[in-house]
Amino acid sequence: MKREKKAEVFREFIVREGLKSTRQREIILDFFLSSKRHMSVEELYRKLRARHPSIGYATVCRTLKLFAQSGIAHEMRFGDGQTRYEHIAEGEHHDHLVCTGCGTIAEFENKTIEELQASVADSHGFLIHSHKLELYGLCARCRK
Amino acid sequence: MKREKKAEVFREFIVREGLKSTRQREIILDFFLSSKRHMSVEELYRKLRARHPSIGYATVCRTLKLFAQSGIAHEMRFGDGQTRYEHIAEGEHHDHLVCTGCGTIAEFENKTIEELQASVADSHGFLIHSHKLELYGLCARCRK
DNA sequence: ATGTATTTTGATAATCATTCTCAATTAGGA
DNA sequence: TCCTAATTGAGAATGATTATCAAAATACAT
Ligand SMILES: [Mn+2]
Ligand SMILES: [Mn+2]
Ligand SMILES: [Zn+2]
Ligand SMILES: [Zn+2]
Repeated sequence: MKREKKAEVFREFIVREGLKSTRQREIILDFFLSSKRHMSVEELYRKLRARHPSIGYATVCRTLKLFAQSGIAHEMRFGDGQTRYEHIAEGEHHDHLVCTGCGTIAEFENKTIEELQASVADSHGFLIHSHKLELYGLCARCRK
Repeated sequence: MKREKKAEVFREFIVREGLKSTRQREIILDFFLSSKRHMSVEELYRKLRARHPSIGYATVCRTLKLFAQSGIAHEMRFGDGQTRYEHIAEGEHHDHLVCTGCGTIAEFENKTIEELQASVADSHGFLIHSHKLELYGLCARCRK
């Protein structure tokens, strides 16, 4: 039921912000929530176009940005020039292992690292708003 | 003397790779090694242009990339659309605190975080080649 | 249900940092 | 010095994203 929850959060955001519910936004929301994680804009656009050829690229870009603003998605860049999005629930967080061989992206959580980050920030008088931790290298399959 | 050491490492790289030592490369090297850290290509280009108006932007881009290849520099992107470079000595490493208020970039090292990253990678059978850890937020000055 | 003001859409143009192209220049070994 | 390959600078190209804008759709009041 996580999926319908995210859809609901987005719909509430639309109302709260005085935006409008449109056929395109609902379609993109549906595709996005059922897509694999870390999809690029281009990938999602191609997937959509197969069933909804009339939806424009700009609308996909704009809508994904709205997803991020509403809190149901994270925007990320892994250095390949593509902007990627993943849907995520409130409070969830994880970091990424990015395989430079095959492009596979694995996820991990490490509470201790997060705590150490916080203590580093404290010692600098710095107030953390967000962070990015990415490990680049070869996945188990690619290293052989 | 760290500076002359880096210059020497780059010159050896040039020879080893069969490249040529040029007036432009020496000038850019000199400016780069004496510039503040985390300079964007644009910033370095403007600094250079004041004294050497004939050096082209493309040459600056190409030369900074060579610095990174030779190991005397790191290329980095903090999400503002600019590619930045910092000169760094062999074996050195640090991560960054990026102030979203004033753009200030602070540096830190944390051996424990690095070790935990390695153990995360191990547990995934992943071979780390590089990593990126950036903390975004407000610096001590901007948070007041 | 109908009208109306406002938002949204899709096609296309614009953006913008970076990279590419290529003729002219330069470096450096023979 | 000569020769060849590398380098340079100017401008074009790139490519993902964003802006523009007329047409379409939505939300709400009548
Ligand atoms: Mn993820
Ligand atoms: Mn640094
Ligand atoms: Zn892989
Ligand atoms: Zn600041």
